[in-house]
Amino acid sequence: MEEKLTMSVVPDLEVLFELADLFKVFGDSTRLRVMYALFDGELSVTAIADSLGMEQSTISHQLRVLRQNKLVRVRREGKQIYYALDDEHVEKIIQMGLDHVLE
Amino acid sequence: MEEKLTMSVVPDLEVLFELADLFKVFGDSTRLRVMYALFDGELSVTAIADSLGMEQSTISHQLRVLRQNKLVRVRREGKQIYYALDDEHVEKIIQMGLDHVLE
DNA sequence: TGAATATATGAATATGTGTTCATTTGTCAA
DNA sequence: TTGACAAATGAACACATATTCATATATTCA
Repeated sequence: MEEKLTMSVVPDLEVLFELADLFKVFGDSTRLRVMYALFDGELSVTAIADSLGMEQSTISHQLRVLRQNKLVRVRREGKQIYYALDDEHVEKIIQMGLDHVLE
Repeated sequence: MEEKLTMSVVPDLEVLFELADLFKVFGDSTRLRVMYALFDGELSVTAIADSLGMEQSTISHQLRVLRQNKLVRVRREGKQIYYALDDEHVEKIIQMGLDHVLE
């Protein structure tokens, strides 16, 4: 019942802005592809770029967005930097969206 | 277990574009506010605009986006047009996002 | 130290998008 | 039919953003 309560109460405008910002992160196909790539485990930047057939710079820019929104975590190993999903909600949010799209 | 399967399979690029488009809809605070306003039931365009303190035109433009993405349904009654949420997933998607934002 | 590799970053550009203003369309009642 | 009200629409503008290119930073190894 607690959950119902948090739903019906309209959050502060500030929280709504944060919420919109979060969904903006999911609202880009490149970032979605990156997140999907990370479903199976951590990957280096080059590995992600290669698997998507996109430029390293493009991926790096988008990884920064994911980082800033605390959706991925980073780990350095030698020259490479490995990214991994860092939020239990990511898959759930994407799945909810898919449920709608595939209705 | 079926659900796990749909998660791990990367959707077609086309589906990913649709998915990104869906999240774009949630990525705007005005549209989020409109959806929140409709949590309690259907409202006319003017009622929504008044409750948010925004212009009728602005709300009308955003309602069109929600309509195009099949997130609201429409019903005419005299001069007024009533909008209501038309998807079971809307509240779930927003709740998942909130869980992350409020962590 | 210097070369090679991996990643990040900044500037520039093109494209997308939210709001406003003015206008149109649709409905009802006199 | 005319006037009043509700909603939708289109053009214009300002602003945000994704990608590319060039370059900087960081790390390893010879």
